[in-house]
Amino acid sequence: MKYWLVKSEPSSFSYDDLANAPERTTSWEGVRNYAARNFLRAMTRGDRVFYYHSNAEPNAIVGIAEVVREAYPDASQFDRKSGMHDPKSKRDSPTWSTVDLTAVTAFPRPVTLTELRGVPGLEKMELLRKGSRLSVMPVSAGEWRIVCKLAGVSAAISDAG
DNA sequence: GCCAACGTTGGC
DNA sequence: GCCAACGTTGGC
Repeated sequence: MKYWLVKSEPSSFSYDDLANAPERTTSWEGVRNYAARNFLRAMTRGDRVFYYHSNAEPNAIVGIAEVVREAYPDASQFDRKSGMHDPKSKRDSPTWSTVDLTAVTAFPRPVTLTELRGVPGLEKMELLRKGSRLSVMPVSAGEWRIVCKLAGVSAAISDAG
């Protein structure tokens, strides 16, 4: 199992929105950055994902999601009416991919960005890198464990398949 | 609202 | 291929 982190502005799609979605699941459409897309494509079923609220009050990791469907073409790239339409993308070789994510558990206690800074073991966490703008990024097993502990989530829940 | 850090675009 | 201009992200 691999670990990841996705960002979302709660005003756009919050963790609660995911938890309240049909089957607690949504297609993670709209990623339009090549590095982030490549991470989406590297996800496999069962991978665990931190859900981070950006441009939020407070900015924080607020819960855990799981990859329930591996990368497939993002339909919004072909939708002219969508703000995410990409006229350069070809039907027979789509540029952008999406995965399906399902809500696993909200953190008992969200872990804020401020709090994460300075936690031993998280020095190399991509989320904390100055100027980091990736909306999908890998998380190491060590980082995963540390953040779950801060959040008050047991390993049995955070890693259960 | 400001601005640093990026990624992308397009002129050359 | 270079790089300046531009648009976006996202913390503060």
